[in-house]
Amino acid sequence: MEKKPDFKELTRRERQIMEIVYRLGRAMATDVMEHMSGRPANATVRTLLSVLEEKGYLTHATEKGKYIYSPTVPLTSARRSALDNVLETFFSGAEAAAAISILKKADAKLTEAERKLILEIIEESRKRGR
Amino acid sequence: MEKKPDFKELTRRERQIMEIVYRLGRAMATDVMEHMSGRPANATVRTLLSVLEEKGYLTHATEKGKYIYSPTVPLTSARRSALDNVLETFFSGAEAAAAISILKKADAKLTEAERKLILEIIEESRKRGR
DNA sequence: GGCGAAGTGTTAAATATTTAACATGTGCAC
DNA sequence: GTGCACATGTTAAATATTTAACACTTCGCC
Repeated sequence: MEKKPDFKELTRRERQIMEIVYRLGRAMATDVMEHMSGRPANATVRTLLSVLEEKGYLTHATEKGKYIYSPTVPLTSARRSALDNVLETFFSGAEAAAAISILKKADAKLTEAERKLILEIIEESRKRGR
Repeated sequence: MEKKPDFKELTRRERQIMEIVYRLGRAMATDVMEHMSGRPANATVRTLLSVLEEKGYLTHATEKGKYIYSPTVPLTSARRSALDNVLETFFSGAEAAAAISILKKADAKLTEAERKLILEIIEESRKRGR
């Protein structure tokens, strides 16, 4: 596959579908259809899934005659790109605010290992920073 | 203005423009044009800016005969929505990983106040969490 | 004031996207 | 094997988006 998927080039519906598939991890047309605004028909969604596969964003496995689509860009990579884009677009110079905002929501769910890691980063920041 | 701007409903070019305007804070057609992929003509960009204004996403002030566009959704609100969407789409169950990732990149730029705040959140997490 | 660069206003066509009907296929329960 | 629910395959039209040419205006400099 030569295409380098670029989420900025996705059309409205394509982008909506990509987000749904990432959320679900893998999905059939009916799954995607149920999550879409504007209630497009099943055939509509299938056409769009097919286009996305041609463009290299999705791939499908056939299970019992059914098409199960999944993203071609691995989650770790997609996470990186998506997060970078949001930071660059909305949080330029305020990246820490984004992190803090997330931590405030996630604090009850932090593991000990995560807390330890964050403390290490803070310590490192003290050594280097201001 | 009755419309509630919903970024998921933006077309490909509209979304690209919105991100550029948020990055720049405020922008004229030529500014936006310079940042766009595919090198659309000035008249193209102006049409799209005008559409976005009609849809309620942008507003413009006239300065010396020039249209300076800015977003209608305040940055704080846009930040919230964008970040939530990325977390929900790509980081479900792994929100802490997003925060950690950001902190790793931003650690040299953390202020003392930010470090203090993060430490407080970690402490709070210890009390409540696992 | 004149001029030119750079801006807006207007219009509509080219192009892309979205839509979905209908024919056909698959798998499973009976 | 049969029937049915639910899936895919195919085709093309409706709709939306993107594109930009050209006329006109604004502003700053000389």
